[in-house]
Amino acid sequence: METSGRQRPTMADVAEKAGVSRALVSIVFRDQPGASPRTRDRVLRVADEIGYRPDSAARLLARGRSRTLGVMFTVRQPFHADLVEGIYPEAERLGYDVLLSATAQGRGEDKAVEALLGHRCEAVILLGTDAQPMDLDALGHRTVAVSVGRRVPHARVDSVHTAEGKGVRQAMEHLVELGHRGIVHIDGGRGPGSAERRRAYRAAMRRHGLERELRVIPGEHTEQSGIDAGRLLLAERDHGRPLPTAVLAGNDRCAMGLLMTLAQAGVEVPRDLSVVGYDDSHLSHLMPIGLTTVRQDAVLMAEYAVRFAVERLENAVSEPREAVLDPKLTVRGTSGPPPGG
Amino acid sequence: METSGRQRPTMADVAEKAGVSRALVSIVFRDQPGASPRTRDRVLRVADEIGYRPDSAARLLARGRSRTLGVMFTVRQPFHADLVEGIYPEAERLGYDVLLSATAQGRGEDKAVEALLGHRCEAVILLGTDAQPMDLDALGHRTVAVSVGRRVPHARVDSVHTAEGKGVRQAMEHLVELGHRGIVHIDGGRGPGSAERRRAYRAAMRRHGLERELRVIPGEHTEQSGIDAGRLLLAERDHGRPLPTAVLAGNDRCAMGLLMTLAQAGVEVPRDLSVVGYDDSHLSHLMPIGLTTVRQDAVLMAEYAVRFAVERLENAVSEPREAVLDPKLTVRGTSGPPPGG
DNA sequence: GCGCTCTACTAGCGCGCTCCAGTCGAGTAC
DNA sequence: GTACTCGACTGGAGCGCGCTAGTAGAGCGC
Repeated sequence: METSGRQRPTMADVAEKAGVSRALVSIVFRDQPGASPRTRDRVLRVADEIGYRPDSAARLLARGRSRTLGVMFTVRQPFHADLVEGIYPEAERLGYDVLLSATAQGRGEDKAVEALLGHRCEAVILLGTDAQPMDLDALGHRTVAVSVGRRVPHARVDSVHTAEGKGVRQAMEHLVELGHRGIVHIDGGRGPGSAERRRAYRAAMRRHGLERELRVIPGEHTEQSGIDAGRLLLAERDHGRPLPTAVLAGNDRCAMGLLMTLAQAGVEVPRDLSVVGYDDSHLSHLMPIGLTTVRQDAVLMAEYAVRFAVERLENAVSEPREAVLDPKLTVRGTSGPPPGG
Repeated sequence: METSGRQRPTMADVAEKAGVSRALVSIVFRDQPGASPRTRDRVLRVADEIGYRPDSAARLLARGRSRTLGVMFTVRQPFHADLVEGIYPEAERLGYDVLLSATAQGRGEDKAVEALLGHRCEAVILLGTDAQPMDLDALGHRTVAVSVGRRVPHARVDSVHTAEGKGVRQAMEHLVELGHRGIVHIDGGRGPGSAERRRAYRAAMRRHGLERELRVIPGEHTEQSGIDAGRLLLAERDHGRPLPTAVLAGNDRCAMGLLMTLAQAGVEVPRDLSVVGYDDSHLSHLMPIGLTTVRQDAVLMAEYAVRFAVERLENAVSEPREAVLDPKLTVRGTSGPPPGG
C-alpha cells in the first residue's frame, strides 16, 4: 500500500494509460470539442481508474486566468454566513471558483486579503470590511474589489449595500407609531453601514420632534457591545434615570447581547422595552421571541457582489458601481407599545 | 492608468529591476541563506516598489509540497466558527497555509472536499462531517484526513472529538440531582457524536432507574429540529400527556430552536422545563438566559486536528489516531429544579 | 605562484497544466 | 485525379516559481 496521497497521478499518466497525448486528455477534461466520444469515454474511465484529478495550481499557472473569486469574511458574523451561502451558487453559475479567507483573532483583514491574492484570486469580495477608504482604493487599483455592506464612496471599488437610511426610517416609523418617544440608538462604531444608520436615526428623531430624546450610545457590531449598552442603561435606571422605551440596535448581534442583559435583569421585552435589530441574519428567527429587525436580502446582495466582480473582470468596467438594495422592516416579537402607552 | 490587476509583476521583473538573477530573488523571498544583506534589501525594496507578490500557484507547482491544509466546514454551524478560529493560529505556527471550503445548500461535502483537493491541499480537516465511514476511509487513502467531532472507527482517518459519554453523563447527573425524572432526549440523527450521546443518555436513564421515562425524539443538529420537537411536545401536552420536566438537546442549535418554541407557547424555562444543550458554541452565552450546556473546547480540538494532520504529513504516522477530550458541563440559566420539585 | 575554502550569485531544468500551431487521414467537390 | 475541408489528434512552448549544480571572485596559507 502506497503512502497516502503521495505522487498523485498526472495528465501524463492518464495519457499514457489511455494511449493518447497529454493534450487530448487536457481537451477531454476541459470539456472542449476536439475529441471523439469514444476516446472521451476511454480517457475519463482511465482517469477515474487511476484516481486522477486536475491540479488547479498547475491549471491556474498555465492559463492566464484563475477564474477564482476570493471572499473575505468574519467567522462568527452570522450575516456573513448568509452571504457566503449566496455567493457560492452564483459564482458557480458564472463559472467561477470561490476561495474563502476568514478574519479572526490575530488574523486581520490585510492578512486575509493577502492570502486570497497570493492564491491568485482575480477579484476580492470583502464582507463588511473595516478598512480605511484609502486602503480600499489601493486594493482596488491592485485588483478587482467589491465591498459588501459598506459604502466606499471615493475608491475604485464596487459596493453592494442596502439603503440604510430607508431601513432605519422604517424601523423608526414603526416605533413611533407604536407610541415610543424615548428611542435610543446603540450604534455600530466604524462598522459597515453604521454611519448611515446613525445619521438616519438622528434625522428620524428630529423629524418626529424628538430631538430632546435623541441619544446615541457608542457601540460596535458585536454581542458584547449590546451587553455593555444594556448594563449602562440598567445602571442609569438604578440611579434614577428612566429606561428608554425602545432601543434601535446597530445590528442583530448587538440586539442579542442587549436582550440577554435585559432578560437577566428582569426587564421584559417588549412589555418594558422594545428592541429592533438590523440585518435579519439567521439569528433573528431563532430567538425565543423573534427579533424585530430590518431585513437585508443576503442572497440578492451576494449575487450583486459576484456579478459586479465578474463583469468587471470580463468587460473591463471602468467606473466604480454601487448597488443599493431596499431593506424591509420585519416585525417580530421584540417590539410593542411602550409601557403605559 | 493600466487596467486593474492585469499583468502582475513576476520574479523576473524584480530580478531585472534589481539587476540580479531570478534565482537570487527566489532566495530572498524564501528567506534562505545565500544573499548578502545589501542585495536582500535592494531586492525587497524593488519588489515592494513594483508591487510584486509571490504567486502561490506557481510556488505550489514548483516545490512538491503545498504546505496547505484544507478545512471543510458548514457555514451557519456556530461551533465550526469556533473551530476555524482555532485552526488558523495553530496552522500558522506550524508553517501551514489554510484553505476554507464551506458546505451549503447545493454544495455537498464531496463538492467542498473536491475543491480543497483540487487546490492541492495536502490534508483535509473535516468539521462535523456527515459522510459514510466507507467514503471517509477512501478519502483517507487518497490524502491525509482528520475528522473533528465525529469518531471514524475503522477508517484511515485521524479523529478529534470529546468523550460524548462523559459529557452526557455529567448533564444527566446534573438534571437528576436537581430532581428531574422525566428527561427526554432530542437526538442528532446521524450528526457527529449523536450516536454516542444517545447511547449515553439511555445508559444514564437506566442507571438512575428511569427506563420507564426514557424517550428519544429523533432530530438533527439544527434549530428546526428543536422547533419541531418543541411543537411535538406541546401538541402532546394539549392532548393530555404531561410535558417532560427536562430536555437534553442534541446540540446548542437544537436547544435554541426548542427554547424559542417553548417561549412562544408561554412555557417558562427553567421554571416549567429545563433545557440542556451541547457544544457550548458561541451561541450559548448569548441567549437571554445563558444556556446550560456541555462545553467542548474548540481551540483545543482545533489544535489537535492541525497537529494530527501535520504530524502525519511530516512523519508518516501510520496508524489512525484518535484524540478524545474531556467535555465539561457548564451550568447556566436554562436548568433548574423541576416544577413542584 | 598554487590549491583550497567560503560567500554571493547564476543557469537551466522541471512542476502539471493550457494553448497554439500544426499533422494526419478520411471525406467531398469537381 | 487534384484541391480542399474538417474532425481527431499531437508536439512543444511557456505559465511563475523552486532547486540543484555550478561559476566567479575574494581571502588565506604556504
